Amino acid sequence: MPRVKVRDFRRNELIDAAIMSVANHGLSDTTLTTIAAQAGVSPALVSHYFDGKEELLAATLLRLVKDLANDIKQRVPPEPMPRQLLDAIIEACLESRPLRPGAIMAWRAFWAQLPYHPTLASIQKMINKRFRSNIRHALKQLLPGDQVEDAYLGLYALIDGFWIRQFIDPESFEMSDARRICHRFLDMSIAGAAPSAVWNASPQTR
Amino acid sequence: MPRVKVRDFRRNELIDAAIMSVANHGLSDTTLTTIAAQAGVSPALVSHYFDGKEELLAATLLRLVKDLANDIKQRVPPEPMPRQLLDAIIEACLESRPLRPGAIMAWRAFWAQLPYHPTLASIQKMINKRFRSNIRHALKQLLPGDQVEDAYLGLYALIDGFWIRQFIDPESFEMSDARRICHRFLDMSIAGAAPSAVWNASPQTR
Amino acid sequence: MPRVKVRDFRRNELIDAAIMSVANHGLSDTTLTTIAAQAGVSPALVSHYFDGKEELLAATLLRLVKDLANDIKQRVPPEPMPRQLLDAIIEACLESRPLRPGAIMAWRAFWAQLPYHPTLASIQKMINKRFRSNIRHALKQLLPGDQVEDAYLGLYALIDGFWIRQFIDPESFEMSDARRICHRFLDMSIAGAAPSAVWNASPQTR
Amino acid sequence: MPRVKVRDFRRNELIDAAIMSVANHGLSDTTLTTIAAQAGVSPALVSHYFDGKEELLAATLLRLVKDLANDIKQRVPPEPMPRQLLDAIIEACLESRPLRPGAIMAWRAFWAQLPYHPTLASIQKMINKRFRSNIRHALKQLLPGDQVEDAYLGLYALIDGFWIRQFIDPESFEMSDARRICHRFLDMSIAGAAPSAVWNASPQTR
DNA sequence: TATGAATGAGGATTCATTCAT
DNA sequence: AATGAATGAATCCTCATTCAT
Repeated sequence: MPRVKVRDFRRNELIDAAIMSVANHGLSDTTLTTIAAQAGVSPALVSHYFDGKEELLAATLLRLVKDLANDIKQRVPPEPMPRQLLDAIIEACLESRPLRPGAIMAWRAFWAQLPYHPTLASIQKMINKRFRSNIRHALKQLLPGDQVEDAYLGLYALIDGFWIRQFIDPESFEMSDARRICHRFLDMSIAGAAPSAVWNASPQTR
Repeated sequence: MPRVKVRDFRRNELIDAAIMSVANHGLSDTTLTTIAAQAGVSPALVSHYFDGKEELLAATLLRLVKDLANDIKQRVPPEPMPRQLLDAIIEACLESRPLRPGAIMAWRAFWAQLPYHPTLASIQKMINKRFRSNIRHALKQLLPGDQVEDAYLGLYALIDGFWIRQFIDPESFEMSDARRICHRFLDMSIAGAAPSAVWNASPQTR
Repeated sequence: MPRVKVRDFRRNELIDAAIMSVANHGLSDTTLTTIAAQAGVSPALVSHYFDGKEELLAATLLRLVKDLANDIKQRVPPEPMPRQLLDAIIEACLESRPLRPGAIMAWRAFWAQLPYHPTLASIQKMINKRFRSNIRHALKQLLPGDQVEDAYLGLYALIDGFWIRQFIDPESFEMSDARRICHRFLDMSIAGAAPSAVWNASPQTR
Repeated sequence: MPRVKVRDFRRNELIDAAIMSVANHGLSDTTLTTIAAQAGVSPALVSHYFDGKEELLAATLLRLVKDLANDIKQRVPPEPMPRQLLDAIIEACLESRPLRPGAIMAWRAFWAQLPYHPTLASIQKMINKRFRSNIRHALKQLLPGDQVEDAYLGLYALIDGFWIRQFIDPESFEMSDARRICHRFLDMSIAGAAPSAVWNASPQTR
């Protein structure tokens, strides 16, 4: 039993080190050596605990994904109202401080590599699908069916856009602004769904 | 004169090849060999026309940046109304088919590498700044001062979010949807600026 | 402890291999591959033990320099008479068989590269200076002050000249001849210092 | 006829450039590019006038050799006395300023490469042999037969030694000192040939 | 004649990985 | 369990050389 514990402990250590290394040096400049150095062990040890670099990186991305999923889960009450669920997602995705140092930069680096990496890509696809269905499901309870899709796409894009922006241009805004704008977008979409809304027809007139 | 032409022609060819290679294999797996193969020349030729891989990649990103800038410029009439300018930016950034094949994927790959690459980062910063100021300037003429910032941040995030999504999940939406949602976001923001708007105060009550 | 030993041992092995490679192929045709082949290891190992070719070559020249210094030191008695010191230097520099195979040819090759190589040059300068001061010091005790410089320059040139000649034209003389001529040059210089020497004034009459 | 002239002119230009390049960058760092740059032409031209780098370098060394031979020839009177010949050789080999800028450094660089280069080596052997025979011949007329060899070897070594020293340590002596010491060595050797010389027996007693 | 275009061979170096300890 | 030793593959790059103009 302790054997397993030691093994898991080491693997976790190495995953943490991988996140930091990817965050600090980028994915292309992350080598077993940089990861091992970050963890304070020898490079050979990495190959000992993971079946190669590939597996370690896959485990690392998986950790990032699960962290986010956990964060959202913790923010949602047991039986959430639709709007509560959406708000929790917004708050989790755009929280001011990431749970794990380096997580955001690491996310960024991985994300660019996904299309060339079936294993990593499928991990990402998985979570994506769940997000999508959660958001859509909640919106369906708040909006007429023909407006769900636009609201869903818009909200998702806003979250992604702010999420990206925080490392392109972190000083250009506050995450609290981002969250407020997302919440308001929901407000507007829902309010706009009211039949009397003046602006509802305007886009076409542009 | 033809000498210069040949040189420029080859350099352009190699930049095109670099875009395709980065798009197809990702940035970490783009080597002088993959670029040369894409261009149908020998790897040594790349070093002959560019002062190393660095310079080629910098030139490649610069090309991507300039292409976008040109695309926007062409869509904007000589003396645009504020709203025309914003619409042109939306259309250019979220057009259905990119001007250059591979451009978007290449951009994605570069973007992840920017934080570790001062040269590339500064290229990106440059265009970013111009975008920002153009969008803000137009919004100032359409909205009360205290609402400009949120509209700007929201629009920018939406564009980025859709832009990213097109390669995460291209089959999940149409770019025409994306453009429509962005335009409508502008509509909503402008309409919301009208004093009578019902939903204007709601976010704070959340 | 054994760890350090292995490392030092390998480094020494590689330095030996470098000497042989430089001796056999010349400095320009000595590559990591030739050195590794000489040592019977893979080229990558060289980069593993030395921080690049530069460092290995510097270490190699340093070894050559130290070997010579040690050789001289061993030939000099604890408290040498001036003449004993000079004789020991002559014997060490012009001994019939070099301590280390290839040392002489390697030295030759390095020497031509020195002017373009500040690091190597400084190593060589170091030993040069010590030689000079040792020889001069001994001569001062054997000769009137105004004759020290010529004797020093002449002896030094003779040693260098024979040293070089042994690889330009090794079959044209015996090292024992070289040593004898050097010793005799000293004899002549000292004897010439005696006031009664007949030939002492002759140079000017030439 | 002018064709030939142009060809020879270009070849000479390139040889001069090669000497300068070798002198400035060393032999290992002399490439067709550095030579061409020195001559102000394109690298391809070098291959046009010489059958490859090899031939150019051989021609370059040959030029150096011939220059020295010419210099000596010019210093020797039509029907020289033995001592005149020896003095002319000393003066030519150890003149204060080389005829051609860069010649000495180029010599030095080539010389280290000779053992690995049959073509160059044979050029050098040729001149060496002539030197040897000239010096020996002259000494035979000045010394008893059993002393010729030592005087020859000593003189030759002195010249070589000073010649080398001028680029190891040029500031440590004047070439005029070198010449004086060589001349005096001849004086001493000749004077020492007198039967009564005191120091004649001393070397053996050492 | 002279040049830029183009390439193949080879060099130093880095890296993931395996092995023996 | 953990590490240094060792290597083969691959990368960027340089260079001599050939070719077409």
